[in-house]
Amino acid sequence: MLRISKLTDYGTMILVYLAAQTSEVCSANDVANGTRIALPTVQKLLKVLARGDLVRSLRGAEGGYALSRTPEDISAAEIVDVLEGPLSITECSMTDSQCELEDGCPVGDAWQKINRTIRSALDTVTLADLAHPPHEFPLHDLSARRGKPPERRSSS
Amino acid sequence: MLRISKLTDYGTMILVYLAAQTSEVCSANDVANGTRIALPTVQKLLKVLARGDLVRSLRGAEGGYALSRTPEDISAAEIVDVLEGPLSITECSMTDSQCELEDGCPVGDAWQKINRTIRSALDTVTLADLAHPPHEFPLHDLSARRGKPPERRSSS
DNA sequence: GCATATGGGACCATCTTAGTCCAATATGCT
DNA sequence: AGCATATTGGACTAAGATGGTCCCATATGC
Repeated sequence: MLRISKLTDYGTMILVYLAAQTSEVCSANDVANGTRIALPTVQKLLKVLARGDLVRSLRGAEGGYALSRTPEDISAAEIVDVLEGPLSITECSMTDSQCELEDGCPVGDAWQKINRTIRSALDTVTLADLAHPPHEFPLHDLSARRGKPPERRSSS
Repeated sequence: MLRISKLTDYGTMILVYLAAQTSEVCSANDVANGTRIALPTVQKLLKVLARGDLVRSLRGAEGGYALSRTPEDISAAEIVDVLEGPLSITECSMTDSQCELEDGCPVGDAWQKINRTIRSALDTVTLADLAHPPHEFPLHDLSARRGKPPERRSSS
């Protein structure tokens, strides 16, 4: 149904990774190794995350990235915002011009409401929640999944 | 942030339109005129909606479409499902195969949870809610919006 | 049988996405 | 100072999804 781009997914993984490495700063390389995401992609994502104030960056030798806040202080909503851009759930609702479909669009507000609902849902989830093991969530079972053959992307 | 395709938006408009024309069946042409959406697009959407059991169709002359149920019995979640496909919020969470990133992806479950949260939010909204004016919603406050002039949104 | 409608595609232009790479800048270390 | 290491910002491209149109077969009413 609703879609989140793969980049957002990766970005989240990166944040989760950083959340685990608390104190130290990690270079993009470290992160790439740790997450098994292609380095260039990691670099790109890290930049985005830095601009979005989710991670701090230290330039130069011995530089790297670290979370700008504690995992508890980073919400899923922020993550999505930063990685996905401040896109709204519908398009016409972004511009203040009417939907180009005259005024026969009573839907906008509805999706708007839905949007807000979703947003508040995302607000309740923090990076800390995303980071730590599943045995916290009262969700499904997700039983069958464990180590699998390394199969990563990198289309070169 | 989260995105719903324009088609889904249009599809919703169509449903809202049909919800207003209760008893009668409307031809795709009627709908196109009523909603000001291009006819071919309306036809396409109507087909999708028919396959998704959200509307009933009557073939032949004098044929057309009508809601298959009352607006109260159609949830936003269904609408999104039908129009957007049963896509999940993340990609890897759909297949039970591991994320191709070995087992270092504790994130999937988290997004999964988020997905469920969003879904249940969408379940609470019916087409009837979407159809009629805003002054009905028992959700948040969304107070500051009433008969609104050309001001569709103020991003969040 | 003819006009009107839907059913189920195929089809294409275009926008977005995912991913890579490069030149510039900043910092630590010798 | 000078070199190696890292981030910064951007350009760039290939692939895929999206939005939108059109065509032909089928079904129904008059």
